[in-house]
Amino acid sequence: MSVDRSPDTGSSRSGSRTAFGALDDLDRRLLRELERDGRISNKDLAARVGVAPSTCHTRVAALRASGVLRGFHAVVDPEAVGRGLQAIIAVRLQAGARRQLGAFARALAARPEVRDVYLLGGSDDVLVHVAVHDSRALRAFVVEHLSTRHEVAHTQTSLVFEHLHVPTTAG
Amino acid sequence: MSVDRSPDTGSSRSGSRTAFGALDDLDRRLLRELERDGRISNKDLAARVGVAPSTCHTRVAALRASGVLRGFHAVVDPEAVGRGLQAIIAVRLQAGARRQLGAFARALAARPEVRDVYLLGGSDDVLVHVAVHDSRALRAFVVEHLSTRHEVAHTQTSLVFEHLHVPTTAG
DNA sequence: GATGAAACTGGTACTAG
DNA sequence: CTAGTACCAGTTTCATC
Repeated sequence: MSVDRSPDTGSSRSGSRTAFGALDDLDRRLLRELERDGRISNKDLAARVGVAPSTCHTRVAALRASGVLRGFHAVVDPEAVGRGLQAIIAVRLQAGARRQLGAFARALAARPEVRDVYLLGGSDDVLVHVAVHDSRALRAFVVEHLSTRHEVAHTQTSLVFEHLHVPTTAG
Repeated sequence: MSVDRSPDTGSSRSGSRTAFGALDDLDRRLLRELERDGRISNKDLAARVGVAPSTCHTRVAALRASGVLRGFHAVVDPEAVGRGLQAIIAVRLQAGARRQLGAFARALAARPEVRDVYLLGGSDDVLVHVAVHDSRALRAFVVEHLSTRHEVAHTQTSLVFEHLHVPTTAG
């Protein structure tokens, strides 16, 4: 009895698994529902996709174990926790500092103000999405962690008026 | 008995609610744990923050009702659902088209490829974060929904090599 | 692999402090 | 508001197809 989801290429199966390790229709529907509502009960989820609760449970456990389902997170109103001001900071690194890009990005991601770090190919190297209390905190963040660091060649800060996040990828 | 969380300014309370509608320490700890693990059971959550399950349940329900807790979502590996290529597209609108910015952003967010839409103040008006199957799909998206639209003055597409998302705001 | 029943565990509502 | 209790619903396991 293997813990991992074994890539059952040859077994008889009602679904339509297309490739090695790929997902079938049922998996995709489960993921879509869980992206929409991460706290849906196993019973309701099973009813939505039209399988037995036990089947649903097995599938979700397999998706979790295989790493397709990375986790479940609550979404909190930033304003309510004192982070009503959001900004995107485009960062260009010194040419020689690009080798440390990964460490630089991870250090940023560890900061409580940081919500997203995008490592880019293009004119800018990094995009940092932050949520802070006010403009004073924003300035403090940029100065302390970006513009005064020797790896950083240039920064450009843009205020975020609105952020629309779409939690569904398995469309 | 009011359904909404009534702003109990004067009542005796062991916690330290600071302002009208603000959150106390317990609320913040609950939010932090739920951001970390959105599927933690009420029992375990109560044990983590050190209150009775019934208390924990009441608090979380209140946070939900008040809109502080916006929702719960599963996070899916983009690669597994055939969206292994990510990009950020910076969009500048025509000067006269900025009045339709909201509608433009919502239309983008409705697309299955789109994960985030940031409305910015600065040289660019919108930042679109997309996850697509391959470079062909990326080009198709940019052409169909951005560069050929009359509201759009300019676009600049950058590939995302890595995206670090930090699901915790209530630090 | 999917299913249905059976044991178990946790969620929800009520009551008291 | 917090905590304890009792009831009920959902989860999880297992034998079966």
